[in-house]
Amino acid sequence: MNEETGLRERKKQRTRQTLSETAIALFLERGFDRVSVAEVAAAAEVSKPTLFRYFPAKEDLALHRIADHQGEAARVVRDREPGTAPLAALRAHFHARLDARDPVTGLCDVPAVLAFRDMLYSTQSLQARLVHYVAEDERALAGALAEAGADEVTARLAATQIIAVHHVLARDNWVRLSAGSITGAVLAAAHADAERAYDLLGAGLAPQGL
Amino acid sequence: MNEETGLRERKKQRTRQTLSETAIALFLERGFDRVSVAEVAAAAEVSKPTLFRYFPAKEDLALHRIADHQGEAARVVRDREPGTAPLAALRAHFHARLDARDPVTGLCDVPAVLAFRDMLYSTQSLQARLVHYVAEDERALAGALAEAGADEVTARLAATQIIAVHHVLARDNWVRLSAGSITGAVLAAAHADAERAYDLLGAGLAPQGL
DNA sequence: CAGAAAACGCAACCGAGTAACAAAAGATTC
DNA sequence: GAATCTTTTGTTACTCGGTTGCGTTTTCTG
Repeated sequence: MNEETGLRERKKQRTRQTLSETAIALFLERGFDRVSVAEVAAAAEVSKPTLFRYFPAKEDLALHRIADHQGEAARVVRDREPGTAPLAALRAHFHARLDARDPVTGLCDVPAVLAFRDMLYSTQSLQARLVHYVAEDERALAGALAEAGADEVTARLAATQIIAVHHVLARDNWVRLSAGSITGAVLAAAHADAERAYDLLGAGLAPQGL
Repeated sequence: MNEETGLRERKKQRTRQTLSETAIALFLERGFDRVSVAEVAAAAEVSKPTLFRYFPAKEDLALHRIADHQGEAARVVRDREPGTAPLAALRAHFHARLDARDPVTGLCDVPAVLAFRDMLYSTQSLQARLVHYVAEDERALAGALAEAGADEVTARLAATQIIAVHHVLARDNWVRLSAGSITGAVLAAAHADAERAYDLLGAGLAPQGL
């Protein structure tokens, strides 16, 4: 049960990191589909089977970063101040991440992050693989909402809606940034959309005439 | 602009159908991953390149049926009775499809349909490919909602929520059927969940204490 | 230091998907 | 109805993602 194991574990961590970093560098440089795993393996100085011992699929070389943020929504709900509604906590958190230009909100104009986003949205196989990560996120959030008192069906429905909405917001923000850097207007629009989205989630579609 | 073209077109239709049918039969019999496209091509008596001229990917051999239902939600919204809210039309339509045991609702215990559903949910690559079809569905619905008077952002957010909810409902119904055939209780539960889901969509998460 | 266990490289392999080119079959024109 | 043009097809061969088997190296354990 020791966390700090020896040399072997450190080497594995390093190999993993090297692999992912060189892969992403190559992907951003030439495009995901125009880089073969053999090239990545060669550039990272490991064999092809070894690469696949670290990452189950080519897509995971690029996506495993996303996994770091997995379960974030669930965590926000679980760690909210007592007396706060889950949705209120999520709303506040999203606005805060927006102000922090967190990449998960799509509102981050650091060139490398932006390029990564471009790749993500323009590569079919990455989109496809992303589904797996999203599903995990939904399940975690549904669990947290159930703990918060919602019955099971409601929790699953709500979790799905919330996660889906987050992705729409992130994508819209990315579209905004594709046309230029972050300005006051962009930031304001992002916040406004988030407000609208959370109003929709909280009060439903009916008040909108839908 | 003539719809009824000659022999060539008919042959193409037939080849396409044969291909898809023999493929699905093999998939249901032995599992999607344990059938190679070469086998499908051989069974349908065409060459492998020809197979791929008809279906861009192996997954589409199984999924192109789903494509027939594509844009259904958008259609329901567009064809609704004047004076009806989009959400009300969708709710009524979903209940109707439930009563009709439409496969899209997940509530269909015809063995072949059930087996197809099993395959769909247990095969990663099919799930991944499905994303593409779902995205198209969302865009279509968003368009219809925008026509119905919603502003663009709201339309996209609402469309995403609605489509996502449909999938949760369908999956839950499939889970119910995996444990047995359709009974009165199952049907009632399916309707109840649909009610709950549309209440959530219409009135939001706040009234649920979320 | 010896031996177990883990990680690695190599080579060969499978299956999905594509390219090139030639052969066949349907459509078209006279 | 033959000649021709166009579309579709089969064959072969290839690329690339991913896996397997096996022998070798490296690290951990005592």
